[in-house]
Amino acid sequence: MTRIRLHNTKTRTKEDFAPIDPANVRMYVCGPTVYDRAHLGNARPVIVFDVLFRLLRHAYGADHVTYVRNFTDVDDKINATAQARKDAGDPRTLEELIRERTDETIRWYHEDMGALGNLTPTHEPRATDYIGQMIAMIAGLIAGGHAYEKEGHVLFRVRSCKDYGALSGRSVDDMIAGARVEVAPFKEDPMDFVLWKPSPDDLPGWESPWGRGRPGWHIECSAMSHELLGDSFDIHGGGIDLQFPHHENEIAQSMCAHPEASFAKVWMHNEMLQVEGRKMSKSLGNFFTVRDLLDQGVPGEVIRFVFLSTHYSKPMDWTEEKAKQAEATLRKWRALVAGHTAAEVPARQLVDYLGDDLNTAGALAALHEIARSGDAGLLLSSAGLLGLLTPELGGWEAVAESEDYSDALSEVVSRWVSARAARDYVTADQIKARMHALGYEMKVTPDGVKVEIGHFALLEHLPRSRSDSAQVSPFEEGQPAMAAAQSSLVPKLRAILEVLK
RNA sequence: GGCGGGUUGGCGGAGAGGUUACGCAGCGGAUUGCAAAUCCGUGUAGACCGGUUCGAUUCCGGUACCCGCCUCCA
Repeated sequence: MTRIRLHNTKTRTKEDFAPIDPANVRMYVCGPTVYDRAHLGNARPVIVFDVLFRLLRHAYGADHVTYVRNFTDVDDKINATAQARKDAGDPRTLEELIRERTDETIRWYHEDMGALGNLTPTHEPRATDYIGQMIAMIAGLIAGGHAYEKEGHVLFRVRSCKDYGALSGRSVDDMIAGARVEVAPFKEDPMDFVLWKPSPDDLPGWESPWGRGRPGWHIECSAMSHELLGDSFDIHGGGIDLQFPHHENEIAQSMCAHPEASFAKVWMHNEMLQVEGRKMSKSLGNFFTVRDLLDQGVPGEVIRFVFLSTHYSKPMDWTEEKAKQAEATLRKWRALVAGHTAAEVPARQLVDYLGDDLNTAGALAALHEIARSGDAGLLLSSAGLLGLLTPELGGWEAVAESEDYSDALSEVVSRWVSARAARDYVTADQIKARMHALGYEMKVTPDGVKVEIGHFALLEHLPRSRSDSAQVSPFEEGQPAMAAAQSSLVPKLRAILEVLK
């Protein structure tokens, strides 16, 4: 049996993981609000919990793990986008436009997360499909004295939950002292939070015992996890920024609604993402989406590798340097496993690393050692547990070769070959150095001369926009960005030939 | 103000109270016209100050600095 230990935010200790029901291990992870493309930070919990999902499937069997990740499709920003389309003259109803916006965002999310090698969860519930369950849960909370109705709002009575604040290590009194809470006249206590609020006629709303309205943010996860996973389940995950108030409120709602149950046993939180040492934000100008990166030609597998190289409980810094190293490593590994089939099982050492609170950095070190030993089959089966070296994520590692695209390149190469043949090493080395400066590597192999240029080197030659960000398009053979980068290299190659004359 | 995370060799990044993390880069060697690739070898680093200990980078306390959350932003 695979031993799994996980750090539980609730107890602040690393605990042996023992599922409530080994025949059905259950995990809930907070998913995205579907108003726009997922940014790079959104990918972190997805990758972290995808690895946990894979590990649990390995340990308990693929058919014995249920993974739920929700889509929040009730949100002001979604409404705003839909309203903007309506204002622009779209004749459809607001409801239709909202549905269109959330549908397209979900489709993008699936594309982008799939490109990073993530499995699709067992269930991906949308909040709007569970309004009935939310209303029922809210009604139960009112009946139990844990919530109250005021001016069309239903509020959760924080004081009715004696453990409120236990997850995040806060007390209600301390938080009120901090006085950063919204003061609303209809609240009994400043910390009370909204379960249901009225909705104006021109915005989405649902009929309820408290009038037409919509649910508060937190109740959806309580209602959907209960519906799909039951009163008590094994793991609840999400970003550390959700620890308070979202998860604290989820616990309060669920525990008060189902006091006989234990809700989530283990709480796991991933730390946040940074970019080049700084918080990713629009104001700093370092904000980008997963799609931006993919379109610039950074392979999804490279992105995944970089994420896995830092333990989930630490802030992860995305840097271009890391991406380059990851690309080089993966290129090497992919060359090693090409044509081999995976071994039956992953390496024990790698499973042990993952079982130790998802030590993915340690797991990558194990892969390095397996690679050095030359055991391609074991490397494949082991990397597969991390979602790496899979067929779906492959293909990017193919390198462009001379005859593929440019006469100028072929000419430079033939000059190099003839200089070498003539033992004119001064000229040969000069050509090589100039080519190297452009990002090309020329190599003598048993099969003849090979010319290679990596994605990042090619990226350097992309036409730049005014913001100095690379223009986007997939970096594949025959794709516009590839062609643009290559054609911008041609004059530079001609310049080399010019010098040689 | 409250709560939480971090600080490891040139860079990235783990584990372990005392024995090589690992990767990249660097250096030395093999091979190569030179390279590339590959292979072999090579690095007493642990923010600062105390304490516990035979021994701490690893445990405890404090200081400094960085970061996150407390505002439906993962």
